[in-house]
Amino acid sequence: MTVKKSKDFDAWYNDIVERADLCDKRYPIKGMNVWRPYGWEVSLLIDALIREELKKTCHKEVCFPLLIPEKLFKKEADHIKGFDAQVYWVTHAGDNELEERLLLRPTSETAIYSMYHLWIRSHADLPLKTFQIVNTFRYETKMTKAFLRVREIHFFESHTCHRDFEDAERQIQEDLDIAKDFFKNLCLPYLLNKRPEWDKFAGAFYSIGIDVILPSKRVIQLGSIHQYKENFSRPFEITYEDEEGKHRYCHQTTYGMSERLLGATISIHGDDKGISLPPMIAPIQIIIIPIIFKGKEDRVQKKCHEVYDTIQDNGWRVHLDDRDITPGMKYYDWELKGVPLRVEIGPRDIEKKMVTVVRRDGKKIGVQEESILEGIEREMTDYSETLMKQAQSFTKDMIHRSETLMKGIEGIIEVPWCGNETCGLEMEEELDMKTLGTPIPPVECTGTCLRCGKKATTWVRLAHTY
RNA sequence: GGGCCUGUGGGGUAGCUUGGCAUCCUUGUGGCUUCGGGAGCCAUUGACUCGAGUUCGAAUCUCGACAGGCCCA
Repeated sequence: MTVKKSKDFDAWYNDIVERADLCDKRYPIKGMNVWRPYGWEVSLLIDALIREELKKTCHKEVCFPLLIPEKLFKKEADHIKGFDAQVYWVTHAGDNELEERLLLRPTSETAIYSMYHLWIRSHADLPLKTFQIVNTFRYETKMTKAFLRVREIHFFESHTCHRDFEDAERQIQEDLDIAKDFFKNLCLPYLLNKRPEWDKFAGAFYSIGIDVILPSKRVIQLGSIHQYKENFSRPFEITYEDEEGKHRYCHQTTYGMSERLLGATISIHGDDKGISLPPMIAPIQIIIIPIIFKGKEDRVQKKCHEVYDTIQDNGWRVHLDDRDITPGMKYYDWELKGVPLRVEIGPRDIEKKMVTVVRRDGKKIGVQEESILEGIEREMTDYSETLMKQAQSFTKDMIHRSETLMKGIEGIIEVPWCGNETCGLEMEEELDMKTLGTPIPPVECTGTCLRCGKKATTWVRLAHTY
């Protein structure tokens, strides 16, 4: 690497996303990058993991149109206000101006809820839980960054309808359980924050952010969970008939995460050699490198294919690198691309009936050929745990609980807060940070608000954010 | 929202102040040879972001667009 992650994280990130073949930023539209095959494979693996979680919890996958009529979009007042400036409009078909303008979805609430209005009639239709994995469009005015701030967003969004507030709350608990499983696959620790009133999602009753701190010591929101109450069901008339024949409004929730997951994963686990992919999302989990010497080519190649078959038959994503370049070149290349394990096979290994296993984090282990599957299983698990532990240790160091408004803190500061918006906004200004919100689950706080001196009701977290 | 910097083969660059045949490294391609941490030799493809202006002549100067990066609100 020409740029060191520890020296200049932003430059390292901009460089690595292209060098690791994740994306190509040369496409000539700001904030719209090309997914290259390797990056797209990772993205599809992430999608597959979330799809599995959602299907396990009885969500049904759907796919709604990309275009939304202006009329639908304008039904919920706060929602429009939140997105109006970021909307791409379709105004023409050929040379003819359209009678009604259409917009590229910035998110799909208004599209989906127009149909929920038709789909839901009885309490027996509830809960209704659907999700889709699609692209959305937001005209970002701030600086764009590969995966972290883009104008065409690849995300999953789940939309649920419930008979009452309590059932919607149960859904949010389920969402949190899903996050727990899901983030383990990415070896990422995260924080749950209930967003303050002034920063909740456009149209939400309340919002929960799933936040992660990056090596730049700035926090990025990777996921969001929203409780809508009846805020959308009223304008969209999503009602059901209960057991007594009364018509009631549904309570709704949404849940979403985007390719920011990939951006955060490579940011956190990567190093000066390249990215490091957690095994669950690595397109190639094991790379086999033949060490060929003149006169012994056949033996080595034969052994490599044998080992390849053994590993592949056991369900691993494995690749045999038989390119005509030196082994050293291959090592650098696959380290750059973050492959978790490398298996080297040369004449010396074959003589000893062994293979050499090298982990992406540098550990080198000789493994008997007969126990290769056990060795791979063991090292893969241990490697995942190592990634998680490193990330946890970094995150822990970045959270600072304080009873004073300390300026210049790197990472997240937690201070006592009375819950009043004015105090919150003043603290934001004084620290030059953004409010992440209050911890979930709530943490008891006995101090006094650092602005007004009244009894604090909670801790509040602030940080520099993306 | 406001300001600053940048744009030269696929990637990284020199040249720009002072206008005149575009430099080097890397990559790609074909071949020989080599392979336990970026091998070597030979041959070879490939570029001044776009538009307007000034000029005999623009990569170079001016303006604008687009794109990338940084800073402030």
